[in-house]
Amino acid sequence: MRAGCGVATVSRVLNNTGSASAEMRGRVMAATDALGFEFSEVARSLQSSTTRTIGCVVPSLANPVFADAVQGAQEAFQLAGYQTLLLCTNYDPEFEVQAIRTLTAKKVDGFVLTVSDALNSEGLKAIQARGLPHCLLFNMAPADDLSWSVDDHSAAIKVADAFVEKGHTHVGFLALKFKSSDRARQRYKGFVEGCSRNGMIPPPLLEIDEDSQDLTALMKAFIAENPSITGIFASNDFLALATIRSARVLGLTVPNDLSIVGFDGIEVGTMVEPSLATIVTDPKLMGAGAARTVLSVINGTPAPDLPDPNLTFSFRAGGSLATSAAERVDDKRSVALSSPYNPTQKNDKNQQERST
Amino acid sequence: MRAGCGVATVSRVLNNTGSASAEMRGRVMAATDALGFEFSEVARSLQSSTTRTIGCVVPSLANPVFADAVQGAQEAFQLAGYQTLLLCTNYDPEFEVQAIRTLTAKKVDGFVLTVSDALNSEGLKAIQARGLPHCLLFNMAPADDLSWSVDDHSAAIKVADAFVEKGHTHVGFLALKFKSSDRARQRYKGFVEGCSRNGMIPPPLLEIDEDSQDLTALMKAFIAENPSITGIFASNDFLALATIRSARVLGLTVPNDLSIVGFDGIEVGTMVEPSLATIVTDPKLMGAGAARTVLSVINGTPAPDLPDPNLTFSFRAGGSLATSAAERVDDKRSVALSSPYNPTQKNDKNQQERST
DNA sequence: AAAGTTTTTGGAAACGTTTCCATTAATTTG
DNA sequence: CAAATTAATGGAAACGTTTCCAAAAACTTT
Repeated sequence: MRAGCGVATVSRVLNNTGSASAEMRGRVMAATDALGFEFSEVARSLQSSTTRTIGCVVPSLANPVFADAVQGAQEAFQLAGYQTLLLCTNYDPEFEVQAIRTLTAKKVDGFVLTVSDALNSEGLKAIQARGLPHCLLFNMAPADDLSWSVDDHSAAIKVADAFVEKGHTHVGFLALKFKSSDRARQRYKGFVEGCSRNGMIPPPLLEIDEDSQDLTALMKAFIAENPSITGIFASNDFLALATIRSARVLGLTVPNDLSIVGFDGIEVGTMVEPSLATIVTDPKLMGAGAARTVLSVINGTPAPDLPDPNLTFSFRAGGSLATSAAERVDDKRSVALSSPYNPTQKNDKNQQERST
Repeated sequence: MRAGCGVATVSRVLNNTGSASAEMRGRVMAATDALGFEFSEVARSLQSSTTRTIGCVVPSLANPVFADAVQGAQEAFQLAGYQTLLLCTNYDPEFEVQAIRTLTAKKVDGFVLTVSDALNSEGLKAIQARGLPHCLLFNMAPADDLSWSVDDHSAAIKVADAFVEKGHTHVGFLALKFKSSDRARQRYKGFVEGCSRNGMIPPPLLEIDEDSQDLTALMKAFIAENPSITGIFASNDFLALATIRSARVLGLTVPNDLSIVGFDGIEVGTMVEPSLATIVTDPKLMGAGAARTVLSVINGTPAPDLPDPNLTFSFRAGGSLATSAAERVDDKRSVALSSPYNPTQKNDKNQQERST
C-alpha cells in the first residue's frame, strides 16, 4: 500500500478497530483520500459471508401497489444499512424461480417476496429448504412462514357486505391474471363466501388474462350472460376504473346502472368522478413491515408484530357504489332516503381529508 | 470437494470450459445436485472484477414515472443477464451522493441515474471521475454524458402554445420540489419562454415543497394574488389532478373557470372527468433505453440511438383545457365554434383508443 | 539497567472462484 | 513398441478483505 504499511494496518485504521499510532493513522488517511480509496464490498462480502443486500421479488412495478411496497421496503432497508436487489417476475412463475436462484447465488442476506402462489412456489421452497431469512409480502403465509399481507379474504367479504347493504343481490367478480395470482383467487373466494353468507346469488366470474384491449367487448358479453347483475367487484382499482370507462362506452351509467367496487385504494380513486368505492390498503407500510421483519430474522432481534389482519384494510365508500337499481325500482322511498350519493359533494368532502 | 476431485475440475465442468472426461462430468454433476451446490457470485465477482449488477438511482418509486422507468430498465437488464440494485434518494442530494458511494463500493458494473441536478451532482462527478459506465435518465446530459430524457423545455413550450391556442393570456405554473429537481426547473424555464414567445403575461410561479396537505389554501392565495389567471400548468399529473380537486373545493369548475394542464401522461389522466390535458411521455421506454445504453457502454458495443428529443413527448388534449373564460366573455361566437369540449363525449372517445 | 508490560505493526490464512501451468494418463503415430 | 501427441486432472496464485498471531517497539516498573 502507498502509505508504506501492511494491509492489516489499513484495515484497522479505516474500520477503527484495533490500535494504531496517531502518525500511522494520519499516513493511511492521507494516502486513502489521495487515491480516493474505498474498500471493495465484494471482497468484504466474501470474507464476512454477508452482503448487506436483500433480494426483493415482486411481479411488476407498473402496479403502484408493488411500487409503493418496494419503496417502503427499500427505505426501511436503507435505514438499516442494507441495499435492495430488485427483481420483477412479470407474473411469470418461471421468472420467479429463476429470480430467486439468481439472488441466492448472489448471496443476499434475506428475501422479501411476493410470489404468484405461496403454496406451490418452487422458489419459495428452495428458500425454505436452505433456511434463508425471508418474509412474504401480499401472500398469505403457508405454515410457519412470516408474511405481511392484506387479508384479501376478509376484505372481499366486506365488499360483499357493502353490496348487500346497498340492496344488491346479484353482482359479478372481475379479475386479471387470475391464474397467476393467489391474491386474486383469495379475493374471489372471499367474495363468494361473502355473497353466500348474505344470501346473494353466487357471483359470476369474468376473468381476463392480458391487460386486454377489449375489456369493453368482454364486459358486453358478460352482462349479456348475466343480465340481472347490478354491480361488479373488480380485483384491483385500475381494473375498476377501466370497468367504469367500459361501462360508459356501453352506455351504462355508474353507479345508476352498474355499481363498481375496486381493491387497493390507490389515490386517484378519490379524484375520479364518481369517486371509487374500494378497499383501501397501505402497501408502503406492508413493504416496510416485511423489510423490518426480515431484518429482525437476520439479526435475531425480536420481530415486529405482524399486522392484525383486520387492520390491513378498510372499506372506503365512494360514488361508484350506490343503491342497487333493482332496489330503486322496488322501493322508491329507499332512493329518497338513502341517496346521499351526490357524488360531487361526496368527493369534495373526501378531498379535505386526504391529499396528494 | 465431495466428488473427490480438485476444485479446478468442478469449475471446468460446471462452466463447460476446458476438457473433462464423461465419467468425471457425471461425478461432479451428481455431487453438485446432491448437495444443491451453486457457485457463489460474490467469489466469482471478486475474481472476475465484474458483478453483473447495475446501480439504479431514482428519487422515489411513489411517482409512477420513476416506477415505470425502473421497471423498463430492470426488464432490459434482466434480459441481458444483469441485476438491478435499486436506491431511492427521496429527492435528497445528501442521500444521492451517499447512494452512489454505496454503489461504487459494491462495484456495480454501471449506473442508471436520475439525479436532482445533473450539473451540480457530487455523485455524478465521482462517477465521471472514475470513468464508470453510466447513463442519465430524465436529466438533460451535461457535456458529453449520455442521457435518455424527455425534452422538458420544448414540452413546456408546447404547453404554452396549447394554452395560447385556446385564447389564454395569463396562466400560472405550479411545481413541487422545485428546489431539488432540475426537471421542474426546465419545465418552468420552457414555459416562461413559451409564454413570452406567444406574447403572454409571464407566468406566476406557485411552488410547494411538501406533498402539502393544504394545496387548497395555497391555491386560494395564489389565485387571490393573480386574479386574472385562467389556467395552470402543473409540473406533473398528480399535481394537476390534485389541483383540479382543490379548484373544485374552492368552487371553481374545471375547465370553465380554470384550465389545467399536467405533465407525464399517466394512464388515469384519461379516466378522470374531465380528462386531463397533458404532455404524455413514455417512462418505461426511457428506462429501457437508458439501460440498453449503459449496457452498450459496458460491452463496448455500439450504443442505441438516443431518442430524438422531439419524439420524447407529445401533447394530449383533454377536457381540463378549454377556451379561456376571458375569451368566452369577449367573443361569444368563439365559444360556439370552438367548444368541442363536451368532456364526457371526448372522454368516451379516448377510451376506445387506449386501454388498460 | 534489566526485566516485564503494553502498544503498535505486519505476515499469513481464509473466504470461493477462475486460470495458468505442470503433471499424469490415454491415445495416436512412426 | 517406443516416441510423440493429445486429453484429463489437480496444484497454486490471484482477486481484496478481515482476523489471528507473533514480532518488534515503546514504555513501566523495580
